[in-house]
Amino acid sequence: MVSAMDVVALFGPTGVGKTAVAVELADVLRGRGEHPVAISADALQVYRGLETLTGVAGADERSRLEHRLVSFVDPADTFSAGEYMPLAHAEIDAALDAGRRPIVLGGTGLYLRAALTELSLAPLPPPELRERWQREIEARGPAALHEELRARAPQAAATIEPTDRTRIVRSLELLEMGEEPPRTEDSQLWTAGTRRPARLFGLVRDRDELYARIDARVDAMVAAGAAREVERAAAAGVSHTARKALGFEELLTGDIEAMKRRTRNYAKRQLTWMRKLPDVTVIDLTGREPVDAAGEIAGSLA
RNA sequence: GGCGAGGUAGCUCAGUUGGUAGAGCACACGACUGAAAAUCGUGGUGUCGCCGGUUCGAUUCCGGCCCUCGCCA
Repeated sequence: MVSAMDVVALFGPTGVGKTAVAVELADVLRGRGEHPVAISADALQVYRGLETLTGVAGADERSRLEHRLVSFVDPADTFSAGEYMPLAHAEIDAALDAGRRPIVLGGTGLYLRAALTELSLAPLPPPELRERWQREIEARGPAALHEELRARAPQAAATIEPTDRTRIVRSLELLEMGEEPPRTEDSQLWTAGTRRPARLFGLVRDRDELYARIDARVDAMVAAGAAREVERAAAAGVSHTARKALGFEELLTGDIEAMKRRTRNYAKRQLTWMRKLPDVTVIDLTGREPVDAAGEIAGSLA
């Protein structure tokens, strides 16, 4: 009984209403005598000072459900899945040890898997090494470096497109560090098994409704001063990983339409990721109140 | 009203010396192992403004008409 508590994971595209459902779910669970805690699986909500831009839960939402792994990294610093994974594991374990229900909550597919499983992530390169390969690919083009990769590690090159600069650079720097390029065979990225017993829920909505919500959400972010956040962060210095936040560049140039478009594009990729997740229970929020969905989730937890 | 430019994919445009057409973006689907809100792959878009003429064949040439933009009146 004490050891039988499952981790709950809530995944879904931006704007679908994850936070609202999680907060309602927390109320339901508390009514049963549980003590839920949200553990964010979001690559950009980790940054401090970009809360409006990245859509971190507001103060009243956080008073109803504590959120961990949110707003704790200086935007001038880089952050990545490798740093996230042990933190997420520690948060989940600590919650379970304290008899609390962990709700892994977020839309970053890779981070969700990192939280739930044990990914064998290769080490990070020294910054100079990556910079060197980046200059190299800039100068010689991705096709040439893909050729070089093929010569050194044919099986790795075979799984990487000759146009995929990010993965080409990553593989070459790993080779140079004496590491194997990422393998996919024994991958835990898509395994059904998780590190701790978990129940995974995927939140969806009709596409038109989702896109309309995203547009409205971006407008609300702008109205709430997201541009000021971005300008302040830009002035103070932003790492290349923090700079990737949707709308960061767009708000610096005032291109709201581009920010909406890029956010919609991202939501679609999240949906692709969700479809591939094993053992996901899909909850359709179209035209529904968050409370109903929360009730459905809580009901299925037993 | 006159002159000029233009009407081709949802948008911005390219093109066809006459054999019914193509890029980017959007959109849909997919991949994804320390950048993942990143990076990348695949795909269909279509009365080529309308009517007529020439032609075996017209989106392409010719005529007329309609519409848009600019300049002039």
